[in-house]
Amino acid sequence: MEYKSESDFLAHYNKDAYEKLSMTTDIVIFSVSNKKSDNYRKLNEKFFSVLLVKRHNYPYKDKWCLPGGFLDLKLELEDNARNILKKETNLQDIYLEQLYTFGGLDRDPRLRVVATSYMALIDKERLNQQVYDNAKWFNIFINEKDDIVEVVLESEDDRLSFKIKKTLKELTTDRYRFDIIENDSLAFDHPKIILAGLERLKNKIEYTDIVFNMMPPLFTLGELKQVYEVILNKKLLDPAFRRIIATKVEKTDELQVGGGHRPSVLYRYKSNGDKKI
Amino acid sequence: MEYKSESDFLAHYNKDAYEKLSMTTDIVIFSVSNKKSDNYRKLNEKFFSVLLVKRHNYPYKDKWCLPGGFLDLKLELEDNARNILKKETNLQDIYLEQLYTFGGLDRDPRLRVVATSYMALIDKERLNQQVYDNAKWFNIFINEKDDIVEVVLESEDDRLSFKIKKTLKELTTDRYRFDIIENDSLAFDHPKIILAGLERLKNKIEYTDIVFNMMPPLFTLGELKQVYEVILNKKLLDPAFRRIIATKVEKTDELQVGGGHRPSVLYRYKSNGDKKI
DNA sequence: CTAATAGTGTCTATTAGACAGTATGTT
DNA sequence: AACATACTGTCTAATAGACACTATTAG
Repeated sequence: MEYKSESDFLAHYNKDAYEKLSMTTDIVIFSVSNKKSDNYRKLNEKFFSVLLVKRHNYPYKDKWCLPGGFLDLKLELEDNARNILKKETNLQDIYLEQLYTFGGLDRDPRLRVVATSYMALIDKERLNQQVYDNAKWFNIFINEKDDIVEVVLESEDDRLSFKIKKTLKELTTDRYRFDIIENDSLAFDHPKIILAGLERLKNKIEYTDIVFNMMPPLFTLGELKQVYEVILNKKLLDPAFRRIIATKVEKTDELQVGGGHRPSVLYRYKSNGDKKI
Repeated sequence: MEYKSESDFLAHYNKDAYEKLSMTTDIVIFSVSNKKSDNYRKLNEKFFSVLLVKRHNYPYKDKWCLPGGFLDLKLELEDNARNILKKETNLQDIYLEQLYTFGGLDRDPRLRVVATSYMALIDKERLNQQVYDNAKWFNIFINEKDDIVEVVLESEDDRLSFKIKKTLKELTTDRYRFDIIENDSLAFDHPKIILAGLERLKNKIEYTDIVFNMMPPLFTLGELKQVYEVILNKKLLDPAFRRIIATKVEKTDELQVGGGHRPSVLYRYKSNGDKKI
C-alpha cells in the first residue's frame, strides 16, 4: 500500500503488526548501614547494604527480590523507576541511574519480560521507619575467587546467598558473561542485576562523586573512608585518601565529639565542577 | 484466587493482564575510514565514521537512521542486535556492547516503543562491497561549545547534522540530559543514541582495549595513534602514546614500506590479561 | 596513662607531559 | 637533498604508596 504522507500512514497503522511484550523496571537500592560498636572507643562498623522486598505472590512466592514493577505505558522508563522508589522509600530526590537491560528469554516464567534495571543510592538515615513494612536491608558480603563470585546477603532474620560465574569477556562483547550457578532465595535473575550494580558502583566510586549520595549532609573523613572501604572491599591508606578526597569536600566549623579519641572535623560535599559522567 | 503452587499459578496466568509494548534494538556501528592523501609522503587521513541506513518506508520516510529493528520475541536482546548486524554487514564476530535503553514516550509516532541501543565496532576493511546497497558510512565531525554539541555527518553524497543540548547532571541522576535542539535528517531519537555511543567510546578507549576492534590485524603505531586522535578529538604526544600502548601490542617481523619516509614496524594486538570491563 | 582515631609531613616510586634528537624510506 | 614519519632518550612535574610521627579525647 502506498501512503500519501506520514500522517496518512499513521492513520492506517496497525499497532498489532508486531508481537508485543511486557517490561519491568527493577531497582538495586544501595546504602550503608552502621553497626554500633560495643567498644566506646571504636568507630561504628559500616556495612554496604541493599534493599530487598519479599514476594507475597506467585511467581517466586516467598522469595526475596529487588523493588520493581511492570512498566506503566504512560510513563518513561526512569519515571516508572522513580515511582517504584517513591513507593518503596517514600523519597523522591534520590540518585538513580540506569544499569543494564536484561532480555533473557526465560527471565520470567509467566511471559516474555524485558527488565531495565536501575541503581539507586541513598542515605539510609533519611528513611523513616515505614519502609520496613515491605522491605528489608541486607548487608552485603562478597567473596570472589577465580571466576566465581559468592554474594551473601544478611538481614537480622534472613541470610541469602548466591554464586555467579563470571566468564571472561570475549573480544566480541564488552562484559563478563554472568551465569547464576547457585541461588536459593532470590527471585528471577535478580542475582545478576545485583552483581551488575555492585560492579557499576565499585567502578564509578573511583571516578565520580556518587558516593556522597549515600552520605549524610555532614560526615567525618573517617566515616567517608569507611564507606569507600566497604564498597571497594579493601583497606585504604589514610594520608592518600585525605589527599585524594580533599578536592571534593569542605570543612565545616562543627566537630564530631564523644568518641574515646580526638574529635573529628565534620565535612560536607563540595562539587568541584567536575563533569565526568 | 489462591493457587496451590507455582505451576498451578502459571497454568492460570493471564498473559494479557498488563498492557504490552514493542521493543527495538538499534545499533551504532562505528569504524574508521581512510582518505588517501594526495601527498605521497603523508599518511592517509583518518576519519571516525558511523554506518547509517536510509529509510524507505514511513515513518520518517527518506530520513537516515541507525540499523535496527523490532525485537523478535524468540530472541534475546543481544541476539536480536547480532541478527541486525549480520543483515547489515554480513559479519558475525563483531564487537557489540549494550549502550543504553531509551524509553521516551514519543520516540516512535506509531506506538510505544522502547529501544535498547548497542554499540558495535568494526574494521571497515572486513566489509565487502555488498553492504553499501542499504547502508552508508558517514564521517563524524564534532563541535562542542559550552553545553551544545553539534555533530556533522558526511558521506560522499549527503551531509547531515544535528545539535544536542547537554544539561549538566543533577545530583539525583547520573547522565547528562540530552535534548535534541536541531535535527534535519535523522529519524526517531537516533541523534541521542549516536551521542551516547560517541561518549561511551570516548570514555572506554582510555581504559579498555576496544579500539583494536576497529583495527586490521596488522597496523603501525602511527595508524593506531591516528585512530585514538580522531576518536578523542585531540592530538597526542608520540613518546607518551608509545609508552602507554606498549603493553597492549607486540611487534611483528613485517614492515610497512612505501611511504616517503622511514618504514614502520607492523604491530598486532596482544591481550595483556587485563580484565577491566 | 591507655586505646583508639584524627590529622600532618615526608621520602620514594611510578607515571605523565614536553621536547630534543636521531633514523630511514621515497621522490 | 628534502620531507615526512618512525622511533628513542631524557628532563621535569605530578601523583600514588608507604610509613613515621604528632594531636586529642573518654574512661
